[in-house]
Amino acid sequence: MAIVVDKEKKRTDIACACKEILLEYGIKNLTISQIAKTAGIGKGTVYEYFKNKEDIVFEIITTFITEHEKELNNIVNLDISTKEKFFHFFYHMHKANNSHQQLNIYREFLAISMTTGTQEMIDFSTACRERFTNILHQITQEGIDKGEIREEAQGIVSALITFELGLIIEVHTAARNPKEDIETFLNSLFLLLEKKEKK
Amino acid sequence: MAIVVDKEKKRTDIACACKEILLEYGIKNLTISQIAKTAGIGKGTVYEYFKNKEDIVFEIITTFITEHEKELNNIVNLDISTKEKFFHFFYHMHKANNSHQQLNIYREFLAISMTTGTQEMIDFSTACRERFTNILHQITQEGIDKGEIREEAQGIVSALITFELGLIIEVHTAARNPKEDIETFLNSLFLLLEKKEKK
Amino acid sequence: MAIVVDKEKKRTDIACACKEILLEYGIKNLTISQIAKTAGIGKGTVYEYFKNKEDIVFEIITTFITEHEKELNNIVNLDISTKEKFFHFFYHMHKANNSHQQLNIYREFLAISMTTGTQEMIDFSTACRERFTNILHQITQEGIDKGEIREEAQGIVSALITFELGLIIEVHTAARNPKEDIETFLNSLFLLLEKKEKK
Amino acid sequence: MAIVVDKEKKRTDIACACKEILLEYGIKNLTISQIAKTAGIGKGTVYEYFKNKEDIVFEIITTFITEHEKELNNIVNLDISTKEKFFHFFYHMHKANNSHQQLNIYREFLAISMTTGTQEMIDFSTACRERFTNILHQITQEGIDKGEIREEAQGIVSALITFELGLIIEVHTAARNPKEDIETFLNSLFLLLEKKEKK
DNA sequence: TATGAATGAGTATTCATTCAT
DNA sequence: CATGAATGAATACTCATTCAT
Repeated sequence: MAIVVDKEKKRTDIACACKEILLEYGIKNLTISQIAKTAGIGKGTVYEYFKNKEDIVFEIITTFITEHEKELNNIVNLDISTKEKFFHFFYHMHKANNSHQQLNIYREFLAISMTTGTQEMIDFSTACRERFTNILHQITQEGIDKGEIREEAQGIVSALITFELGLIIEVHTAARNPKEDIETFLNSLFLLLEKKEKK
Repeated sequence: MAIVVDKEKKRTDIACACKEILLEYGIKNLTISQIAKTAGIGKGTVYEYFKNKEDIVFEIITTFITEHEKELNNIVNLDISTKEKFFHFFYHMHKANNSHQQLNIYREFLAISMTTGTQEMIDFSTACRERFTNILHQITQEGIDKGEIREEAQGIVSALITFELGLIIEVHTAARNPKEDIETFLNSLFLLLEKKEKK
Repeated sequence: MAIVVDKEKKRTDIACACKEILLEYGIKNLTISQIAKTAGIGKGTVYEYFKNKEDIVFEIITTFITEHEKELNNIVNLDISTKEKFFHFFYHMHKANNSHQQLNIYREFLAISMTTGTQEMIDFSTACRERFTNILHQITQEGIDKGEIREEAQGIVSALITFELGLIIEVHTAARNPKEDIETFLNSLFLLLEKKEKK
Repeated sequence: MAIVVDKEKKRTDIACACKEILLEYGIKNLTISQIAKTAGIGKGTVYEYFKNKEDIVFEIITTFITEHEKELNNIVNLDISTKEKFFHFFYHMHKANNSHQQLNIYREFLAISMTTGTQEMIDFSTACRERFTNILHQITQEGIDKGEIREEAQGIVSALITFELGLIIEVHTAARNPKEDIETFLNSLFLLLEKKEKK
């Protein structure tokens, strides 16, 4: 009988094997030849598991984002104030670990989406955005329920996600300091959001 | 010195002549050949007045942004409420006139900045950002002075500019509706910002 | 021996199953994967019954040509004049039914033969040519025997087959109208061939 | 001032320089790199003078055909019988000199026209066909005028061109012997065409 | 007998920039 | 001052065929 291969597993295997070279070379400078060689397979085999180069990059970026999402989800349940959760939420992407490289890839992905982006890429981004927004909605709702922040906060959650994206861009294009910007913004925002305990 | 002035004028002339084809073709699809032909000069001559293709695109985008800035500046002096000024400020870029095409070019410019951006592009973006931020600061300060909004507003102005940039991206990459997002955001924000009259 | 028969039957079964997709996709755009899927077997299995892709296409084209040959043979026994038989003979391939699609495949087959043709393809074409020539010889001989056309006609039969092939090409490469060309040619030819009844 | 180049001359120069490698490698196996190297120019330069690879091949094939046409035109004025002119006309293409290689290229060109041919190729073939047909029409008309052949000959001239094309194909695809086929055909044909001197 | 996973060669084309005139 | 001819690097993807099971 024929060899049985778990297609889904092999997809993941190939993608995992190529995580590092993607981070090293970036989307545009990563070639199919490199991918094949790194994964220890033939070029043709790559196309047995991925529709095209974009498809591979998607798969890898998805793992990055999924990982990031998981970590953001952990914030929800931390035993800290809502304000601190917000700080964690926005700081997280700009931590000084390897997520820095991942951010570069994501930025490149965005740049491609902005110019030659396909519907598929838009759907992908839309879905990601929604998941992140949901997490922030949770954190916010909890803060409201606990009486830490005002109800109006929910109305600006979506804009905060937009702000986060803008910051990812401006860190690169306008030399912004992300931690500083986040701090200034959140501090001012929480002056408005926090319920003044009447005295 | 006359020669210097002439040189500067010719730069402007060439840039002006190419505004429309830039809007039509976009940065990447606009070739030096087209530029030279449109400006009625030789390809080599282009390089007498501009360092490279990027340099020409800069010159043109600068006129767009300068124009946009002027219009934003007009908002400052309008006889409307601060809240309305904010709405004008953010709506302006998403109006359905030709600024739509200009926005596409700007988006493309951003995408380039995000990947292969030079220090020059960063300086350019940083300067632009500052000018826009200043306008919003003015509007905000006036609102504060008039007692319409709370003082804390100044602390979020920079973040609002970041939000605006993020929105420009997300309109394309996550199919956001800019007017809707702006409205939701500003309405909620002003609930927080507006001074509650007497109590 | 039973196995051999089965093998031959399966060849035919596979070929038959793929007739339509060959007509739909053409030789070059038809893949072994499609063939295997259409025939309901594995890719490797295809090679149990056929030497290579070419071999399958042969098998299918053979059925087309056999069918065409049968229909041409019917012309021989029709109760019409020799001239009319000639018209039928040459018109037949250019009728507006599905033989049009078959002609496209045959044209593609010719194009392959013309460039990367193997000895096998040459033998195949030679044999086909001979069979068609024979039919035309029959029609011609009968015409001679009946006193309708001159004896010299036999000497040009082979050239007529060559003409027919040339026409198949030119319909595509020089935008010829086959019916028109056939009519002009045959009418003139029969002016030369037909025996003038004594006066 | 800028270098002035006779674009048309350079086109011809490049084409001429590549005649031999085209004959050697064939259309499909000839690469732009080879063309550039052979012509002693850069790959990019090739595209300054030719739209694409097809365009170069056209240019070269055109010289072959033009040359062939010239030689056919010489036949018209030879002091030989009409029948002999016909023999020369059809033999010419199958002479044992380098025209054999040229015929291979033409055959490959036809094969391409038959499958992935563009309108441009069709126009090209149509024009060539017309020119050859005209020559044969001249020869024929002269024969008629001289009383050597019957008037009906004009009606089959176009078909003779088609026959010639068919023969070019069959020489390769059905192992025909061109001289033999031409001889058999023309001898029989002239039995029909030649005016019987009244007795 | 049947399968299907793995393979890998091979090529046209664009365009910003330079520099000889 | 102006020109425009010349350049050349760089990369995705297909599919017939094989052979281990």
